[in-house]
Amino acid sequence: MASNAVMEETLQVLKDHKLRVTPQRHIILAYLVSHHNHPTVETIRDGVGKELPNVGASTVYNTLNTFVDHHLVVELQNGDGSTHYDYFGTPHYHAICTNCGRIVDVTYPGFSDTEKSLEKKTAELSGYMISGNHMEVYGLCPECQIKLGIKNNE
Amino acid sequence: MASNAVMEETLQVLKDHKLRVTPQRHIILAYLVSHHNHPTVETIRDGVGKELPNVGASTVYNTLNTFVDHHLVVELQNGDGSTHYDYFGTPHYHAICTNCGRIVDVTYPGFSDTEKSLEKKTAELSGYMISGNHMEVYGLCPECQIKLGIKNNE
DNA sequence: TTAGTAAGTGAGAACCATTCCAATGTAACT
DNA sequence: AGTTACATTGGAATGGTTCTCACTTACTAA
Repeated sequence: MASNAVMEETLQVLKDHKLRVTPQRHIILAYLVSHHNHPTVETIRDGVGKELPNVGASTVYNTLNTFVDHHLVVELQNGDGSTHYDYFGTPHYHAICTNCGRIVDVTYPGFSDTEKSLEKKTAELSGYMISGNHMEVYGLCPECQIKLGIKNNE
Repeated sequence: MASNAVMEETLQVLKDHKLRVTPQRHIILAYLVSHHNHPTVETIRDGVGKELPNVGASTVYNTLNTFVDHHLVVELQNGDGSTHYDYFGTPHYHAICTNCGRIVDVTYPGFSDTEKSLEKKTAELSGYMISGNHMEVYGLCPECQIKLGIKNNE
């Protein structure tokens, strides 16, 4: 269950984006803010099961699509067939394991400059009016490196 | 129909990757090499209809998944529900229109440095053994800017 | 050159994540 | 409180992708 602080914050976020505040939206957003496990729709339904026992799958999909449209949340694919979601409070990108699908958040000082410079270059070269980006890096997570008996040759 | 030069090149690419050379693989790869329209499976089946009139959908999917595994091809989502494919002969990334789904290839001198630096940072921070990345930039393509009557405020 | 064999192909069925639909419920504004 | 536009539900429909399996074929080793 999300803390009161999170509930207050998410309430404000919904209002700031002029989104109608329903219990479903509020609770789902709070779940995303307080969990960084890159959940699927199924994971989210399980996670909010206590507060929203009868939430419809369509509602969760609708809600997430709304959040994505408002850039509150980003969609991620890790190859397991379903979409994963991530609250995007602070700029970061994702490292995705090509073996087990594990997704981890990554950021570093200066990342936001890299991003901005990529967007600027893209605008110049393509004529697009840029609204956002996605960066992902693929590889084997530390656990899978061990599991597969791969030794890092450095 | 792909040129002889393309057919020779793709034959070599398949052999280099130790992939069994079937007509289906050869023709589909040649199609991807000579078309930069980021096709879907459906588009590809139409495109190779003359050479492979009875190619099965499964075959096209299998072939593309094999190419993806071998990093010959990358997968792209533009929000229309189906996967788009792109031959990845030279390093580049994609700008995707959030309105019409149009995908364009983008690159610039120094892009490969940006990529390498992102991968290096990621390896350090996450412990992943990096094998690749995806970068995408979103925005409105020039046509949609006009269509939607948006003026660039610069 | 010719088996032998591991791998690829094709048609259709199956799968399943996501969207659609129509009825019901409810948040927000007057 | 009344109104209205929007959100929620659950079930059905959709459709992209994978699975199955019988058949065919590309490679390899003699």
